[in-house]
Amino acid sequence: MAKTVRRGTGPRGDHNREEFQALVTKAAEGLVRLEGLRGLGMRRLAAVIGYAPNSIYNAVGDLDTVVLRVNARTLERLHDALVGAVSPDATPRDNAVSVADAYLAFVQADPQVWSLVFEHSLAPDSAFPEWYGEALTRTTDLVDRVLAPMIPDADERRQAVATLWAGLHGLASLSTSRKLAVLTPEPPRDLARLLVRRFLG
Amino acid sequence: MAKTVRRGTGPRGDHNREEFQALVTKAAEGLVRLEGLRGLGMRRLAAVIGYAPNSIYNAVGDLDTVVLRVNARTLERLHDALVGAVSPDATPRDNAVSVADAYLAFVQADPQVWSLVFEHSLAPDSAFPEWYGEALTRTTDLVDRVLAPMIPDADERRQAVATLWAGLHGLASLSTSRKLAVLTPEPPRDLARLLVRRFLG
DNA sequence: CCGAATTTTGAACGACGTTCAATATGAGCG
DNA sequence: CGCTCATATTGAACGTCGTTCAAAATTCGG
Repeated sequence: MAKTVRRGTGPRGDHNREEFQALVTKAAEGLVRLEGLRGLGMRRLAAVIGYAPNSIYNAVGDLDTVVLRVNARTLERLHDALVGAVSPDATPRDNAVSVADAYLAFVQADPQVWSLVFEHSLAPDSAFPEWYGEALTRTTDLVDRVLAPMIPDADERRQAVATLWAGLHGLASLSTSRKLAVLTPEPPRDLARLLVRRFLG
Repeated sequence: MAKTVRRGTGPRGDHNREEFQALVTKAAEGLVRLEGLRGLGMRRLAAVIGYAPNSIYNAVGDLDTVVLRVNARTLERLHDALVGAVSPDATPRDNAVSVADAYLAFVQADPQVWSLVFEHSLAPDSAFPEWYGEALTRTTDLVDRVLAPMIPDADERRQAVATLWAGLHGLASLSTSRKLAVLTPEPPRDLARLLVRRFLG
């Protein structure tokens, strides 16, 4: 007698599509938080949420898509953290220093998840995801508004924002990969303050 | 009758150990240059040099070791490129700008291989490879000497070098991953000049 | 010319991302 | 209620990967 094998249990009704996507994204974020990009795998992710890998393919997509979703969330969280750092009463200079501080504090508090945003290099032919540019400019626009009183010319200001942004990214990037401590014992936040203050004259 | 299978051809004598390691390293570098980190695999690397994967394990080590060797070579090449950019007759400021220019030119000429240095994140428990710190400080010492006339205090100078170094790294990193062009159309070299000039006052 | 050390190899192992076809479930409708 | 259709869910399979193992071929010192 052939034992009939159970296959496919059908919809559980526990989640609608959006809830399931959020579940997947948060579980992936947790895996990355604990073990970095290397700790994020399709089969492991599926096991963590108690589903088969195929359910993730059905509702979200492949592993690259999952990573993109985690990164989108990370940029949101970063934006929220930076918004809280500017105060309308402070001078533009102090606000700029404060934003830089908040940036590096965010990175230090969640280094692996932050790193994922930059470790993930998209295929060289595919175009850039639209939401990424939006999320990024939404955050840099914040810096732009902070510097507006100091640098009235828009072109000049855009260049300054991009340069400062890249500089902070460099400090954070070298810091999380422990390549900055080789050069100097100062905590990266001190260097960030130095960068912003010197750059703004 | 059982067909006797040939297994193990023994040493070829074509290469001694060092030559073979160099062969592996250069082949790996070539693969990364064309297709990035994703294009570098053990089996593929072995196929390119015409050996079995096990020969690489025997003479070099696992894939992480191969990557480390490529990165060591990259830092050497970067150092050489920067040395050529300083002239004893120029002012420290001009030399600093020139070094920044050479850095970004190097990155632009070989973006995938340069990126490998930073894409590779070593296991969080293992200590930092010694040669990396040496190769890195050897390069930043060059910047240190350039700035010596401008910033006599050694502590202050070390911080300035680390900050500028990280800033350049950030510009280069965002540039190669196409995340800088989202913010501004200026080529990264212009922003690097802006960074150095503003930072040095 | 023989034995020891080293190089080289094919095969195997386990894990991975992804795809496929089958199946169970829930919703809409008569 | 019963029927149908869309879809959520699954186990199994495929191909590839990094890595390991033991066997075989080669070189070299004595």
